[in-house]
Parts: sequence; structure tokens; C-alpha cells
Amino acid sequence: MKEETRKGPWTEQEDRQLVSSVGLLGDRRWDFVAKVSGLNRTGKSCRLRWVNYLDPCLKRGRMTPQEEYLILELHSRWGNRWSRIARRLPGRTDNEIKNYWRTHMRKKAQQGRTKVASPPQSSASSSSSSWQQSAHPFEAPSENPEPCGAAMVAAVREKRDDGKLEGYPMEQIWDEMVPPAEMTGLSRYEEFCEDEACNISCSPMSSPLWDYSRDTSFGKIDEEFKMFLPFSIPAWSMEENPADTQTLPVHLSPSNASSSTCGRCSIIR
DNA sequence: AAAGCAATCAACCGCTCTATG
DNA sequence: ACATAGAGCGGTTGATTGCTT
Repeated sequence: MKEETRKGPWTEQEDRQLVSSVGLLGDRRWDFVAKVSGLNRTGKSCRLRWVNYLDPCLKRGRMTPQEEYLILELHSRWGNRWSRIARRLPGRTDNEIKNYWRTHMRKKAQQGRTKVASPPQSSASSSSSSWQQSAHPFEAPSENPEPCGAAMVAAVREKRDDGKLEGYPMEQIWDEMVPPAEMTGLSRYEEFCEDEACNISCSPMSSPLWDYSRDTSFGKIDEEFKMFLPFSIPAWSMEENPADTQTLPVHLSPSNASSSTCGRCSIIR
């Protein structure tokens, strides 16, 4: 009988195990990492934990206005392509951005959309003229009847999805919503048109063991890898009944798990 | 103080994509 | 060309936290 893989929240112990394993094995081949680490988790789960929480490249804390703006802008262009958007926000994960969008931005967009969809009869219709007066996209709508930036984007998006812009040129939209240059450091169209060229990403963590591992069968690896690990592996995965939870003799933290440089954030790790 | 509600975020699920044999 | 496994992605859920009444 094989023990079921663990689910749910990660413990500190598991985190440490994963960090040290990734430090040694690299952040690829997650099934392998999961197995060798002795964690009773799926590779998928390990990857997620690393990517969304343990990776030293990650930023913590609130989104900055610049980041907020970028998210808004990129979402208007790419839709729910979270990972793609995340590549433009170093230190932020797709999951984080996705959550953020769901809670903050979508709300804003919806607020604005409602206003756009049903403009006050007395005003000069929902034409571009009213949008032009709106303040910075991230200013809260408050009593201001004008749609916020998110609303503009939402409205524009609806039109674009249609394939029609209905006489409202993108250039104009950009002019209305783009913040001062120093805010994003981007040059609008050029910046976004390059698209896939923007591969700001962490290069996979290299590991001396890595090349070795990919050519080797698990059966063989199991024994051979034990000697590299800073903690003892229980009978674990190869046995029917992985026994104890081992304690780590090492003091590993995300910042000292390895000494390679992260290409995405330049953090020496 | 406590109950109810909303917001937030970590984690899982199912699907698709990609690399490899 | 096809099958398979692993990785990645987006959507969703559930637990936790913070706020309001």
C-alpha cells in the first residue's frame, strides 16, 4: 500500500526540505525533486510551493502603484494571461497577480463598466470626450462620475473583442490612460509589441547534479543521490511505507539555498 | 465580546502544451 | 507520426484574517 500524498498547507519542515532539494537539484523535474526530497507531495505541489512562495526571487508585500498600473495595462492587452503578465512584473507570480486582479482590479473594472454601460442621461453620452477628463486610472472613482482607468480599459476591451473600436482609436485611449513615463518605464506600443521577446525570467537553477540526473533512471538515482542531500532520506518513496519525518541538520533558507544568480531579479542566491 | 461578512491568499484541479522516445 | 510524461497555465476552492455590526 502506498501512502497517499500529502495535500493542504505546507509546514515549515516541508518548506525547508523543498528549499534544500531545489538548491541541489534545480527547479525543474518536479516529480524528481518531490521524490528525492522525501516530501510526500506531488511534483506539481512542490513546483507550486516553490514558484508561489519559496522562490527567493519573489517580492513580498503590497503591489506598488506602478505594478498596479502595469497589471491593468497588460491585462487590457493580453486578458487573463497571468503568467505572461507576471513575466513583466519581476518578483510577482501569476497566482499573485491573478488573485490581485480578482480582488482589486476586476472590482474597479466592474464599477467603471457599470458606469460606462449606463452613462448619466444628462451628460454628453459615453463618448470619448467624457473619458478624456478622467484622472489617473488608479484614482478611486469616489464621487467622480467619470470612469476610472480600469473602466476605460474594460470598455475598450469589450470593443476590441468585438473586433471593432467604433471610432475610438487606441492611440487616444493610450493617451488618456498612460501615466507619466517614469511610472512604468515602458514605451507603450513598442514595449508591448515585442511580446514574447520580453523573456525576463529566472533561468532555471542550475545544478551540478542536474545534467547527471536527467539521463539516469530513478531506480538508480535513488541510491546515488542520497549522498548529496544534506538530510537523511528515509526509506521513503522506494518503500511501501515511508516512515519518519526527518529533521534537517542544515540551516537552509531561500537566500542560501544555492549560490547562483537569479536572472530575473539579480538576487544572489 | 462575538457573530457575520468580506477580502485575501495559498493551494488544488483539470486542462493544454511541449519535449522526448 | 504517435504516445507518454512532465511542466505550465488558468480557474476555482477553502482556510484564514480583518472588519463591521
